[in-house]
Amino acid sequence: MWDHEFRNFHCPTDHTCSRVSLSAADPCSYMRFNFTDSLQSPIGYGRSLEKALAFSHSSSSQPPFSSVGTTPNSCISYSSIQDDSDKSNKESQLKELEDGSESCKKGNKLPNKKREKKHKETRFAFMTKSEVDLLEDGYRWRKYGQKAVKNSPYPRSYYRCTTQKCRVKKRVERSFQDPSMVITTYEGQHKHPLPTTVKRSMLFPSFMLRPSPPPPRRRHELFTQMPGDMNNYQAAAGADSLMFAENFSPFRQVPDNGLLQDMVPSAFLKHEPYEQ
DNA sequence: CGCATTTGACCGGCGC
DNA sequence: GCGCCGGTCAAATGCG
Repeated sequence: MWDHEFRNFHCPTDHTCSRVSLSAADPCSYMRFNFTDSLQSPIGYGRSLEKALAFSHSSSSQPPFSSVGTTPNSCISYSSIQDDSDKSNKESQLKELEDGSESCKKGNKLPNKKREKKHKETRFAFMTKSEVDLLEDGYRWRKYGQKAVKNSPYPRSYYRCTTQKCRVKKRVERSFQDPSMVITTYEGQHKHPLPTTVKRSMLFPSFMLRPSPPPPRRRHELFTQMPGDMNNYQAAAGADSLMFAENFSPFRQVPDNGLLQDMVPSAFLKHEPYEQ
């Protein structure tokens, strides 16, 4: 599914990086690389990046992600993790996708044997250039934790969707390499409509859907970037170009949802009837 | 008063 | 086994 979903989508930027594609050779390899985690510290970054690069070097002559016409200004960080692969060597990374809110509750400890892997949440990480940490994505979030990020002066915040029974979470942290960049990781899928009180026009990243002219105010700029381009954050951040989602083939705009949905692959956005 | 945020404690996983 | 670390809980606090 993933290679199908992610291949041949265009970089939303106006830069010369026109296309980013995911190799069909082993789409899961990159998908399981937690890009966000890799940014938390030089050490962590090195490790995770190493893993990611290892994937790209080992599986084929073509990296899991390849960008055509990449420039220093090219693309952004954009990564996702999906669940149902059974590659054993990625087992450890799967663990973190398990729902910790239930299995890890105090007093609700279950033996590993009995702790079945209920579901593994999908993840979607991206970077934005923003002055504010918490991006307006149309949903209401409650902060439930904050942790210092190792080797980074910026803490990581943990948010949970306030909608009842919605288990979507997101993590927000600032890149230590480029403090102007905010790394947001969504985990899970919303299965409920957007809160009606939200003003769409104010929300991120609806501007991306407008090819022209640029919106009067840009609160955030969205970047997606390949792991190999991580050193180019600053170059990308310095680029004052708009990102457009119009060429994002895997992205589709969902009426009345928009925002995050506009940029998140459809796989993350199953609009099933909301279970009450 | 109700809801959101803060923050220290706690827990499990993982590496050594 | 131990320590580190990421993630979560929950009481305290803040705010409208």
